[in-house]
Amino acid sequence: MAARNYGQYCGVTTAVELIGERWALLIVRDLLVGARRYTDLKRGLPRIPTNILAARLKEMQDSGIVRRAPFTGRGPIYELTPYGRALEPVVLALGRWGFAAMREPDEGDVITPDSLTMALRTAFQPDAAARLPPMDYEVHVADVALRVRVAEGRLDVVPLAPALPPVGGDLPDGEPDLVFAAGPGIREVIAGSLTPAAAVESGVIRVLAGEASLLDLFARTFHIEITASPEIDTPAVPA
Amino acid sequence: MAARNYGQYCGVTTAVELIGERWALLIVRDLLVGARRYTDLKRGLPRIPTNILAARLKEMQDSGIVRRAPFTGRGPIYELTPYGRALEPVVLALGRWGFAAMREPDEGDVITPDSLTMALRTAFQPDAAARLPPMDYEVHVADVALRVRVAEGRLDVVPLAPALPPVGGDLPDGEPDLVFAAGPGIREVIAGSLTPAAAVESGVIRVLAGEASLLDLFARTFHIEITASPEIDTPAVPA
DNA sequence: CCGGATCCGAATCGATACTG
DNA sequence: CAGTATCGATTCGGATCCGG
Repeated sequence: MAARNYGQYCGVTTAVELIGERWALLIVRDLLVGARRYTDLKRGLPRIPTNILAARLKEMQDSGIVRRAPFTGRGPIYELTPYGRALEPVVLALGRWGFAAMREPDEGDVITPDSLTMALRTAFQPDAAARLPPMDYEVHVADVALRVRVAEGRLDVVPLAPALPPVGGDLPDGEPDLVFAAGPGIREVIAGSLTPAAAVESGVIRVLAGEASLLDLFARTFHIEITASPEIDTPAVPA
Repeated sequence: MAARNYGQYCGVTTAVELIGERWALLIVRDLLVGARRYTDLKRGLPRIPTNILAARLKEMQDSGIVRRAPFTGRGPIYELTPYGRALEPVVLALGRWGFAAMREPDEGDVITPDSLTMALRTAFQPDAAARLPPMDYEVHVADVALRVRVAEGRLDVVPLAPALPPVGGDLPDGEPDLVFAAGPGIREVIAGSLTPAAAVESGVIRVLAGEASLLDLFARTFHIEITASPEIDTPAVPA
């Protein structure tokens, strides 16, 4: 079955042979947040056919990217191997690049706790966070709610409510400094083309608890600079 | 045709929808080296079906990743848009990750000037290069020959012989400081698990002109640290 | 309910042939 | 040179089924 290779001796080619097939990198994206069971992955990727999920998990185990967690209780739990975790720079780079192409969501598009967690990681600015006071946010986007703790240049995200309790980090104690709900327009705040004040004004962000001025800290901590995007570029020469 | 999306509102998903199909990132890899004509791309990707190449180029033009170069002489020339060039971090991250999974080449695997150029870029260490004296290498791998100039933290690669003359940079004048030919084992030199001296000893590298000791500079300038790889990782728990 | 395996029509890919 | 056209081989998507 592995005859589906590109016939080149090259790192990029090797990489694309290992994780270039449909759904593979999205499974990795979710596993970068934490170990997951088959059903968790399925719920996080609602449109994946069940046979494809099974096939990808098997291929990635054969490739040394994914493994079944040792010390599993009842039923298998999938986690990334160290080599699988080394895909994090790839996924973050892809997320930043894709961010510039995002428009309004299509009808039926979903936001999942894992995808939003990774989105926050792609936008996270450790240097800025290290210079700012520690903060504890509660972020609501669509029907996903996350507890987002930023301290000393480190980012910790924990899902709230309808998700499974996280393996590693528990819920932080105490009340968050700021609770807010945001629509898709928050991407313009992340991009810096909309100030937090303007976002509140226009209803893109609703502050549910805490000082709205703290949104400035959020915007400095989570930022993606858009240096190029589709549409901006000059048109081609016709044939 | 665009109904082939993943149904998520997420940057990673958006990115994979744009450049996740077969061959797309390899076309981008080659275009990152320079603008190319249809036949150049085909020669650089010998196994790509011609209809797929045409389809990918069309899709990527619609997505604002590729365009036909303005001011074209005779026949179209494809180049990356600024947004397409913004894929460079993605391709470099993929190349570094894939590097750790490379083994001996399969029979029939080819090395192309563009793939080797990008491989050098993935391994390039600007900081180390900035601290070392400027160097001018001529590198032969398989039947590809490149002129590789490193100066002040910058890297310039120009193909020799059977490739088309580059658009931007011309051949540097004068003789290279070091000319050498390497086999696939050079990846262990890049990884740091084989010293240049041992590589010369074992025949992995043959010095054709210049001081063999200059290979140490090469190895410090082009390096990929392998922190994880398949096989190293602990085996999974059986079902 | 969890963790898949099986089956089948639809879409894509690969190889080759052909054309302006 | 720069692609289209065609067609068999794979893969994907959607649904169902099954053992624990």
